[in-house]
Amino acid sequence: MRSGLTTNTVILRAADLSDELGFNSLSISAVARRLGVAAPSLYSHVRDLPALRAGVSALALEELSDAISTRIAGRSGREALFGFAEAHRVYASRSPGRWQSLQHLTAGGMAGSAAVGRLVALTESVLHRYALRPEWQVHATRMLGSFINGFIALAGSGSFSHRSPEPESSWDIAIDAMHTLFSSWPSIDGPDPARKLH
Amino acid sequence: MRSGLTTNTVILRAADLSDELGFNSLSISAVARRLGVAAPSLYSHVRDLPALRAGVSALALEELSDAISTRIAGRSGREALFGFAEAHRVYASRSPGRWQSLQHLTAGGMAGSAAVGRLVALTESVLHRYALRPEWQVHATRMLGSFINGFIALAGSGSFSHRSPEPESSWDIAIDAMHTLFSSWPSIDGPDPARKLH
DNA sequence: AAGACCAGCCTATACCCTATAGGCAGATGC
DNA sequence: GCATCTGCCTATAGGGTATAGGCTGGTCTT
Repeated sequence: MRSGLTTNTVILRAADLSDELGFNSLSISAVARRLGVAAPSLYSHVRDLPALRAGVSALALEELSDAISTRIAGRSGREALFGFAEAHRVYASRSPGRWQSLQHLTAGGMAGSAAVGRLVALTESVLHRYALRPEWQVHATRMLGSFINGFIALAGSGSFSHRSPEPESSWDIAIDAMHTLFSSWPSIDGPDPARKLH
Repeated sequence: MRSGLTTNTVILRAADLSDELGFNSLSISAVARRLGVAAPSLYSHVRDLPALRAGVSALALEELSDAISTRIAGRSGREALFGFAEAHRVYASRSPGRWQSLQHLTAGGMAGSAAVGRLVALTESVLHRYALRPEWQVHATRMLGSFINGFIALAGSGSFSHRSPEPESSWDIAIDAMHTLFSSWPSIDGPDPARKLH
């Protein structure tokens, strides 16, 4: 037992490195250099590069869910919606490599995992106040998730740069618009306007 | 002059290969094998791997714009909006590698290019009928673009799989919702409800 | 205490990819 | 015919991935 590496340590350092270099530049050899060991030494802790990357994705998913959980605690309706969205954006901004790793999540990889289930549950809690019918809750989930992911990707690639107004306001307006939409979508109890005030 | 390779041929074949293997697996050596030449031979036609990839992105952008142009021809308002969005989705489905290459476009890379300008113009023509104030047109552009890109990415990664209702209906509902939104957003002539009927 | 075993590190290495250097051969221009 | 150019080639350096086998320190058993 020399430097005391563990699988978790390797993955955590890999995640940190991906934030610095970009997820696509993450490599076994770069992590090994960072840890001051020879590259083959890492195979005692991770099976191969894809497994290392999957480890970073799993870590990112957990961290994101924690961030969301914190941001939406004690909130509902519009406030929860904004908190939910903002948690993504802040996470992507602070941990770009980790965020990128989430784009590589596939249904086959982690579909049945507790971590994905947790994120789904958080999304449902955010939409809970809208009391949408099940199929409409799915539509809302997909629309919200698509917007968030797409906005962050496009903003990150500079597509919104150098153009007025600031992307921040577009973000707010879009989320507010979705809040309005979800508030008016078919709810569990039917079209009760009074109930739909949030 | 032997096999008659040209830069365009190399890029086109690279694009085809990226659709088969995924954009991230595109390599100089894979393209060389496909073309039946030695890898170093390709450097007569492209400067390096990043340049090859940029070539694929430029081609994809052109093809997508063509597809959009075709899909929205003779349409306006709601029809144009659906056609615009559908063109993206069909393109991403038929040419997954090419579509992925577009995720690597950055402002620094092609911001000033005619091709990006063309896509911006197409987006504007789609939104033209809504007669939005300039800053609101930007918000609409960003919301629409974010949703489209995000939806395609999430659907592609399997996030919407194995869950009712079909993603197709979520797509339709979201675009229809945005149509409704844009129809009610501040327009150039102010809040004229009669004008806002599409 | 000594020996066996194990885990985690190491070096060596095969294979693959990227990109550069220099050579060769065919086509073109004078 | 000769010189030049272009587009291909081989050779190769350097970097990354992953496997094989060796070494060493720590732990367990006798």
